[in-house]
Amino acid sequence: MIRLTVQRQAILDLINRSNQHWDAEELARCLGQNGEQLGIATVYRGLAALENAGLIQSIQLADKKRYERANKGHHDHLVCTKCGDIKEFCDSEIEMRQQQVAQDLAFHMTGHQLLIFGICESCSKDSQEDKTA
Amino acid sequence: MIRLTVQRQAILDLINRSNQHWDAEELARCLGQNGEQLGIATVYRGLAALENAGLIQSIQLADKKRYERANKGHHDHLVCTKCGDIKEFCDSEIEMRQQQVAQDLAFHMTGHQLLIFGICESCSKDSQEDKTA
DNA sequence: ACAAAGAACGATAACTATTATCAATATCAA
DNA sequence: TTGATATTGATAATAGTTATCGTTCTTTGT
Repeated sequence: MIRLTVQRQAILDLINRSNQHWDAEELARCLGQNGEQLGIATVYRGLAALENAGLIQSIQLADKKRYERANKGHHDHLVCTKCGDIKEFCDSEIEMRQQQVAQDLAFHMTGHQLLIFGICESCSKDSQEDKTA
Repeated sequence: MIRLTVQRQAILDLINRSNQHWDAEELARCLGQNGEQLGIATVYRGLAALENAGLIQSIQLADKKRYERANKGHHDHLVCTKCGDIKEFCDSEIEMRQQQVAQDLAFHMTGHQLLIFGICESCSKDSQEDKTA
């Protein structure tokens, strides 16, 4: 049985209270600053357990896994390759087409991950300024 | 300037001759068996160089990066979580909606990666057999 | 053809994210 | 309370990948 210990409660609270996409290291650091210092292994295990329980969700980026609140429902992500910022979106058209594609290929779909890479609005502005400066 | 050395030629040939999604380790092993033994660092660098040159392409899975021929054009992937098999598909509807989503969010899209996870046809059959056996 | 400049090679050390180990501790259920 | 079980935290280990560095090609200008 999965236990919701004080350590896991702390992890869950922090994630739920924020809108970020945390990696384990960042999260541990932030908890440490709040006086809730946990071992890094505990953080990794806690994140895995919470995700398993459906209390948080994650996206797997090239380098590391990032966790976020689960109470926002399903969505996909836009990842800015300049500043690392992550935006969210959900498009029902895309969701439906995926189901269709899987069905057409006799594939029993259990999940998906769509990442759109590019430059976010504020980074685009920054680079324009660079040119005019 | 990027050089197409014998080592890189060997990597490129192997990838072009096959339809697989290779990881660096597998590729090095296979080349070794063909009498083309290269240092693992050379393989990694070669793959990166070839991808940079647009001669091969890659997908980033959770654990490792996998490379494939580039002469098939853009497509996305269905990944079987049981046997690891990777199928390909391309859906113009999805491609278009992505552009739209990015535009709506003032995001300058430069690329994307869509992975659909699930159980492939032959693995589904296998597990049915298991039940009836 | 020759020498200097620039790439690439290969062995291996280093790095990063993550998981495994294990003794100590905390929690639950009867 | 007690025993069974889960979790913790320190740390070792693992996996994939990149960095280092001396050596070995290539290329290019003369």
